[in-house]
Amino acid sequence: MIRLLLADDQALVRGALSALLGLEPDLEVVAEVGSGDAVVAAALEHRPDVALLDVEMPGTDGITATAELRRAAPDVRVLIVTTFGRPGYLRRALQAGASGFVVKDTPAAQLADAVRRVHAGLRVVDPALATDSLVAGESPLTARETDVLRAARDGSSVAVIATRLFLSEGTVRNHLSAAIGKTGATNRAEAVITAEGNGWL
Amino acid sequence: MIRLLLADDQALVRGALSALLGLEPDLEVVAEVGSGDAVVAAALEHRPDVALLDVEMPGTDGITATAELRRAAPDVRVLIVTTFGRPGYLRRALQAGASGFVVKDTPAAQLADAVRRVHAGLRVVDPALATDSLVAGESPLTARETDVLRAARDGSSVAVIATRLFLSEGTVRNHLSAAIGKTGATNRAEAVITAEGNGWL
DNA sequence: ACTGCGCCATGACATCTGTCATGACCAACG
DNA sequence: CGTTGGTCATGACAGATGTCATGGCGCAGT
Repeated sequence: MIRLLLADDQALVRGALSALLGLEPDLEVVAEVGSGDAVVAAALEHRPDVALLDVEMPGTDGITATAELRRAAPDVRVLIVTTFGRPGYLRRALQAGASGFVVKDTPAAQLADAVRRVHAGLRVVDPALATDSLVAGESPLTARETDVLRAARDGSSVAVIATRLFLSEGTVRNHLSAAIGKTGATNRAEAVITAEGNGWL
Repeated sequence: MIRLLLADDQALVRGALSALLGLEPDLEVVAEVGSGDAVVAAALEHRPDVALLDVEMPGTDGITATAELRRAAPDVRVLIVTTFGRPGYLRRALQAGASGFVVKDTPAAQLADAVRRVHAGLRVVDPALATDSLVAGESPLTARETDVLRAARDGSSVAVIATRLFLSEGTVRNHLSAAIGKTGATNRAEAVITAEGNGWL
């Protein structure tokens, strides 16, 4: 019996995945949580063999939850199950210690297999996504550029970003300009979009 | 036996929902499709009693699929199952003829009940979302303002939007200015965000 | 010790944006 | 028929944005 932990913020999806995996004779869902913060505690309590984590979650996201879980319970293997196949997500997930990475539009029949492979100690990665990740490479943005671009996501003006990050307006404009250049954008909004698409934010 | 049709672009979610609903003795999934375009054809072929449609789908979205389905097969009731509880989505879905509207973070146990209620001819609507919809009201944007704002979503400059919509730059700026005013934003990016959040785009 | 690089800042410049006034055309409505 | 409102356009203006040159500071690596 492979014991599973499910983490997804959407209760309906969580329950549905539970039903899907529960149909397999050798799989057993022993815990379900709705946020990344609850992952470690639930894992310590229910001792799953494999944890299926979503990336987009309120509070702690799936990737940092992966890192925390690896530290707190190294014997639990992590399979990331996410909506967005962003190159940066894959890279960061593997660096955080995930054993597998599955996108939510893979056929349902393959999920159980992915779980079994991960449990057996293998790596499971969508090959198309893996090449994307190689092409896109690591984030070219420096820490500060990332901060500033992240602060610009909600459409804030330079002045607002500056006060929020305790910077001068000129500095914010410089960082933004650098980010725009590095992302190949012509524009703050474009830069945000491509950086998000690559999982750099 | 209530016959069901599932439409969701994410295969994993689709399969998982199928597994979840298949556990109920009185429910039976007779068709699954991955895009809005395929909904009507599948409905005509498999004659479901209730169709569960996602809103965000490639090609035809769930709301227009609802309208098409109501016309092609009026006896099929529609239950919208979506990630985003945007007020405008609810309003437009009901106007298109949907019988129910469920957000994906409702508990999994309630989905089967929602299906049964819809099948019985009742309306199913998240009460919190319903009040939100009343508060937010209908979109204040005119058709053209919506077009321009939609074209601005990807961070395009005024010049690009103008050529794409065959307008002069001044006109684009006027429409954008009007949209910014109506959305209470100070900014093009902010206007896009609030309009999207309300389901106006 | 020197160099490179990230970070912060300033100032200047060209361009882009958002706003406003104004006017024309057309459709809908009373 | 006059009014209202949406659409398109122009021109002008202030303010925001993006770029660039320049300089100081601190922290690596050679």
